[in-house]
Amino acid sequence: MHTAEDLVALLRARGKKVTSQRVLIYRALLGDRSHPTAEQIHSRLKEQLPGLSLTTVYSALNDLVQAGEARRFDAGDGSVHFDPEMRPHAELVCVKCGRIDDAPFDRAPRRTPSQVAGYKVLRRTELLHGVCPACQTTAETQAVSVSAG
Amino acid sequence: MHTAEDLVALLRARGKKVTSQRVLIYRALLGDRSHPTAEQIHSRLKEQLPGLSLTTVYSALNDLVQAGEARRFDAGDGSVHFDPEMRPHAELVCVKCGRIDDAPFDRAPRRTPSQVAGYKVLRRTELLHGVCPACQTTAETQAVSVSAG
DNA sequence: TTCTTTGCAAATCGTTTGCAGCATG
DNA sequence: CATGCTGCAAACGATTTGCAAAGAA
Repeated sequence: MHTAEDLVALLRARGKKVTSQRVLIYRALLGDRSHPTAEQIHSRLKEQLPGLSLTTVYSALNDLVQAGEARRFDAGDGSVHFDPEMRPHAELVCVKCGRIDDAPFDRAPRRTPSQVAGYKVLRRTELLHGVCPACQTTAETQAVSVSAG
Repeated sequence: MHTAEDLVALLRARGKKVTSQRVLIYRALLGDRSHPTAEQIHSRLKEQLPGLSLTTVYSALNDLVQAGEARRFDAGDGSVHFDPEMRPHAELVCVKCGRIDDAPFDRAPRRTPSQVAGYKVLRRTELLHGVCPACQTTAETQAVSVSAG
């Protein structure tokens, strides 16, 4: 896992300029296991840096993705999320509340074959749609109150 | 795998009306292993039914998805594709040309666990991004001509 | 006849782009 | 000092929605 300092070094190495916005955005993503959207990072950072524009957040995140330091994936409903975890793993997406968790690594699928049906495989994305623990509880509660009421 | 007749029956069962547009759209999707987008189905059907609107295509496809008779997935670049194959399988997405193939079934992961990290798992989507055979050939050809010229 | 669906146009949402001024290297 | 970055606003593309007319039950 990278530190914000690693990413600053990465910026320099790629000939990019190190700006306060980028450092903030990188740090925000690295310290976040919740698979935020660009919008979420933006609104979170706006408190510290009121002038920050959403354009800049997208730009910084896309740079990271292009540098291979973050993933970008669609949760299945059109919402695009970012994830600094680059080790192969599945994402658990709650269909009720939209929450996203990383699946435990021991569930990470066996080695990704480098060749499938003639394709040269570069990367793999695995999404598990389901109901998170909290929403299961809520559903039960509601079911009870419905049958009781 | 369903026939178009199955889907007509399904429509009736769900209290939906059987219109010529829907039948055409359903048939188009069922006879298509290329994971088309709504747009692609629309432009293909417009030849036979010039008045067909994109709205109607979306509506019909969304009905199918809701009925659990088709999948809908994002190829990773924001493009949304439909697939009538409901058996669990991975999709091979070519990052060069956008082509999508189903991974052979023997590669489809064995049992999807019904419970992961407290989540009740409902369905799984597996995307393998890579380079399709045709684009690999093209890339080689280009590499040769570059080094030669 | 009743109720759904269709098709059009407009609205919407998330993301990208063009451009002028500013900050970094 | 040169170039790349930021931030605004406008552009954009894909999907959805509102509504009147047409079609199925």
